[in-house]
Amino acid sequence: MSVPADKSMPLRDFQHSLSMELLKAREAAMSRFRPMLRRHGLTEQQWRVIRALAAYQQIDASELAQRSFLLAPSLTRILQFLEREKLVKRSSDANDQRRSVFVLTGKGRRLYEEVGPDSEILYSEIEEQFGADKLENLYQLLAEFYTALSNEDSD
Amino acid sequence: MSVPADKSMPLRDFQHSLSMELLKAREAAMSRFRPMLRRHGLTEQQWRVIRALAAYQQIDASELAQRSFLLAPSLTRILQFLEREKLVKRSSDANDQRRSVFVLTGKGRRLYEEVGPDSEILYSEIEEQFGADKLENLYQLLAEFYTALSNEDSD
DNA sequence: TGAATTCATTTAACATGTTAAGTATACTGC
DNA sequence: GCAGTATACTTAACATGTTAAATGAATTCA
Repeated sequence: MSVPADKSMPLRDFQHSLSMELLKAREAAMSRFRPMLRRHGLTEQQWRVIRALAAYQQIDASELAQRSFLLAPSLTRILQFLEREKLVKRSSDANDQRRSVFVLTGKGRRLYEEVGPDSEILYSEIEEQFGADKLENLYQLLAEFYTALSNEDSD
Repeated sequence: MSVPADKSMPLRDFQHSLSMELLKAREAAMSRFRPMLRRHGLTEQQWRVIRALAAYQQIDASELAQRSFLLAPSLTRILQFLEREKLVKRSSDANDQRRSVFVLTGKGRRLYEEVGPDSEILYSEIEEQFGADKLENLYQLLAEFYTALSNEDSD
């Protein structure tokens, strides 16, 4: 590749840290949500699953994994936990015995309705501190990044 | 197949995904680096530590944790691994017996010099696919986000 | 000085991330 | 039908994330 254009730049630093900058930004946001979720007895990932379940009456594990962006083994464990806590109920798909279908229980839905508003408040604070316009900008850029990199997996 | 729940919009759209969009973007990048690092016998986090060690002659665990953005317990385990593999050598700070100071061994430095170029290649590909200008833009926005949220922890 | 406190690191316990392998069901082509 | 393959999870094994507590060494200050 080409020689770095500007030697005064601190060691081609962005090369070394794109992944870390994404991590840090995420952590900046999540460090606000985690304590709130913890007070409700949930982890970030469990909450992602509950949100996905709240948005769909019936949803199988594969689609749940996609929507909550979890790998199958993690999702298996999380669903086992949520079942133990009686937040989620499992049944099997009559048309395909390989599939499990999940729904929120009454308890699960009540929890969802409890956590939602708390989450809203924190989101509003972030939006206020960073700026709604910039947040939208970031959101757009992230989506483009994801798309650009996902579409060219082959070479 | 999933059945959407009721049409009422309980939570705002971006609320559903800021944290997940950051995660997805990060995953889009890391899914390229992980196989390469794995071929060298390293995880992403171990590589972060090695990079930080390569940049500083002497560095204690606290600063290493900051620079590699790892929590202390994770760093402890990673350093134990790197010591077992003889990639890193530990000594204790003469002025403060609480602190451990770390350096790359010859083996560690050779590994760093092996992995570095492979990492470069993947970064260049990402830069090419997404666009250097946009990447810079994203990088800047992430830094601002992190700063905006970190500076107002109290109110 | 010495008790109390802070600091650096480690350990513990449990949840999740990651890859590989296993299990059971569905599908496909012959 | 049935062998071969693909699909939908699940389990296993190990690494890391997260919080709390423990350990041992510095620091503070009455």
